[in-house]
Amino acid sequence: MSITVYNTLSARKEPFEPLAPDSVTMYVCGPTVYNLAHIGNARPVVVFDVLFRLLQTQYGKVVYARNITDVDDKIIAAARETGRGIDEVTAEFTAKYREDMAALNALPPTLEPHATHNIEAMIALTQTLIEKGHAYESQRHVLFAVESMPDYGRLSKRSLDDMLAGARVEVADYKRHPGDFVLWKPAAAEDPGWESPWGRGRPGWHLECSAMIRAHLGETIDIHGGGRDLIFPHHENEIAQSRCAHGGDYVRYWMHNAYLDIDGEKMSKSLGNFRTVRELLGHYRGEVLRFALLSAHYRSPLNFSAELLDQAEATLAAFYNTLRALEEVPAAGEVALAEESFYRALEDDLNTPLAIAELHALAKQLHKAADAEKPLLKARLLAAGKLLGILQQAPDEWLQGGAGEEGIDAEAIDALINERQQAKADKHYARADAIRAELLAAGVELEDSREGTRWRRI
RNA sequence: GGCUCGGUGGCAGAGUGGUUAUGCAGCGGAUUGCAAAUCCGUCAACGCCGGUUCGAUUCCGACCCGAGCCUCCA
Repeated sequence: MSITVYNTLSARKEPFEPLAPDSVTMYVCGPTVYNLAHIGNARPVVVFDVLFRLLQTQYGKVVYARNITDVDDKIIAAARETGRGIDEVTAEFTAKYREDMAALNALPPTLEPHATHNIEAMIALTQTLIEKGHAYESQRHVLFAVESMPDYGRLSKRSLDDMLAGARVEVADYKRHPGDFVLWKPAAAEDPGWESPWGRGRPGWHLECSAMIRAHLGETIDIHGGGRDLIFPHHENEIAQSRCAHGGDYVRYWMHNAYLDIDGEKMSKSLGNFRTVRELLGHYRGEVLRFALLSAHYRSPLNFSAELLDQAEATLAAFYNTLRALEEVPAAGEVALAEESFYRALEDDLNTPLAIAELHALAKQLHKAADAEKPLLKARLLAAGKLLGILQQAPDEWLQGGAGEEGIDAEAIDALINERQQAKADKHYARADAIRAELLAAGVELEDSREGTRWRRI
C-alpha cells in the first residue's frame, strides 16, 4: 500500500507519506461563485475526488477541504450587472456548484470554508506578516514584499528577475517591487468590506486560501491541489504568505491538473470557449462527463469534444451491460485492493486511464468466467468502479434511463417487445424485425439472450 | 523575450532500453432466424536529425511543431 504522487515542487513523483501516520489533510482550490462552473472547472473536482476516495482506503481520517470564494471583484461586478445583492449571487452559484459537482458523483468535501466566514483569520495573517517584516501598508493597501522571501518563485520555477523580464502589467504606484501582491485592499463604500487596522477593506485572493488552510487544517498540510494555471501566482503567493508567517512547511505535496482543451486551446472563461457542466448535463449524464474527464491522465491536457463524450457513454454502456448480464450473481468475496492492478494504477499518481484499462480486463474475465468465479470478479469490478466513482447504479436504471428528454416510455417498449417475441415464436420474422427497427428509430436497442430480450436507450 | 510541459497506430490514450497496453473504428471468423451482445483472430504507432548502446519509441543533444504560465482563470 503505497501511493506515489507527482509533486509540482520537486517536479518528480514521490512516495506519499502524510505528516501524521493515519490522517491526511488535503485542500483543493474551489470556485469563485459568480457564475456557473464549466466542464474544465470540474476536472480538478473529479480528479481530486478520486484521490480522496483512494486516500480513504488507506488512512483512517482524511480531511478534504474545498473553499468557496465568495468575495471578489467579479462577484461584485456580477451583482451589479444583474441588480442583485452579493449574497443572492453567491448563494445561487454556491448551490448550483454543489449540485453540478454532485451530479458528477463527486463526494462532498469534508469542509467547505467560505472566504467571508474567515475574514478574521485573514486579518490576523496579514498582521503577522507585517510584524515579521514581510508585508507593508501603502495607500490603504497591504502588500506582500516578495523580496523579503529568498526562495520566492520556487514552485513556479522562476526567479524575480525572470518575472520582471516578462512583466506585462503596469506596476501600481503603491508597490515597492513590481512583484508585490495585495493582501488587503480598500473597499468602496458601496462594496462589501470589513473593518481592519488598515481601514475598511477586503482580502486579496491569495490570502484567502492561506488563511483558511491555517484556520481549518493547520500550518502544514499534506496535499494541495488545483489547476496548473494556479501555480503562478496563486499558489506561489500562498506559499510566500504561509511560510513567512508560520515558518516550516506549508504544503508537502503540490498537485496540479492540466486543463481541458477545445480545438487545441485551453478552455477558459476569458476565452469564452467553455461549456458549462449544467448545459452538458442536459445532454449527457454526470457519470458520462466524469468518465470522460478520467479517460486521460490528470497531468495531460484532455481535448474536450462530442466524440470524447460519445466514447465515454459507449464505454460505460458496455460496462453496465456486462453488469446487467450478472444481475442474478451476487457480488461477493474479499477484494484485496493492494493486489488489484486497477488499484496499483491509481496508487501510481492516479493513473486513471490505466485503471480503466484494468476495468476492461476485469469485464473480459467476467464474460469468460465459470459461474463459481463470477461473484468475486463482480465484486472486484464494482470495487474498481467505486474508486473511480462510476458503475454504482443499477444497470437497468442506467441503460434504460437517459440524460435528455424521455422518448418512448418503458411500458410501450415492453409491449412491443412482447409482440415481437410472439412474432418470433410464430416465425414472422419480418414483423419482428420491423418492431426492432421501429424501436431503434425511437432510440431503443434490443438485445436477445437466453434469458429474454433486454433493451437500452442509445 | 523568460520559464514550464508536450508531440505514440484512423481516433482516444497508457507505457517501456530488447518481448511494442487498453478502448473505439476497420477486417476475417464463431454465435444468432437476422441482428445486438459476447468470444476468437487480425491490421496498424512511437515528430525530425544526430549521438550513446549489442539494441532506443523509451536515455542525451540539436531542430521542427504545439500548448501553458509570466494578468483574473481549474
